[in-house]
Amino acid sequence: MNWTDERVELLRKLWAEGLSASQIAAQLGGVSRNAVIGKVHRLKLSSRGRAAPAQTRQKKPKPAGAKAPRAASSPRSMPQTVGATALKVDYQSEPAIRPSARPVESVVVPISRHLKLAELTDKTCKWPNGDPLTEEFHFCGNDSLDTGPYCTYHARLAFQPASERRRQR
DNA sequence: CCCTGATTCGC
DNA sequence: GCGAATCAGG
Repeated sequence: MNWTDERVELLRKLWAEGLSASQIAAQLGGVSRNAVIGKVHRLKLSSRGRAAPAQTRQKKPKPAGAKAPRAASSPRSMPQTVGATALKVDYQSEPAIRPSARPVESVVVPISRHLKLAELTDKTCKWPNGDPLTEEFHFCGNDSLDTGPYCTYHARLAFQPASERRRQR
């Protein structure tokens, strides 16, 4: 994956919206969170608008000389970025369900992370999209840390009285 | 152990 | 310029 203008633009947007690097990587697809962070720094937008965290960071002394064949002997098991790599699923069909043009409290319409069942955690939205019998099937997978089994958007759909739901369409 | 961003540096 | 490996921390 290369950083096309579109992808960079999306990166800027999502970063400005406060999404984490791994979430952005997931939505962009094809890149790791490290790649996103690296790009963010190269674009010089790490401060996210507000004053820089200015974390007191010390220098990292690196063992001089040796090239540390880390790949060979490292006991590291899996790539750190489960998020991004796990999400290289197809990206096309978003649920036809969209909120009506009602501007209620602005609920961000999620771009589903297209997770497979095995990729869900207790922090990801479990709203199913698509026909379970097709390859298109996936779960929303967006953050649901504080909203139970669904992200804020799908929680609204899931727990809405049928009457409300109908009126909205 | 899960996650976050920050940094370094071989490519 | 890119991003994995690593670091430092929540």
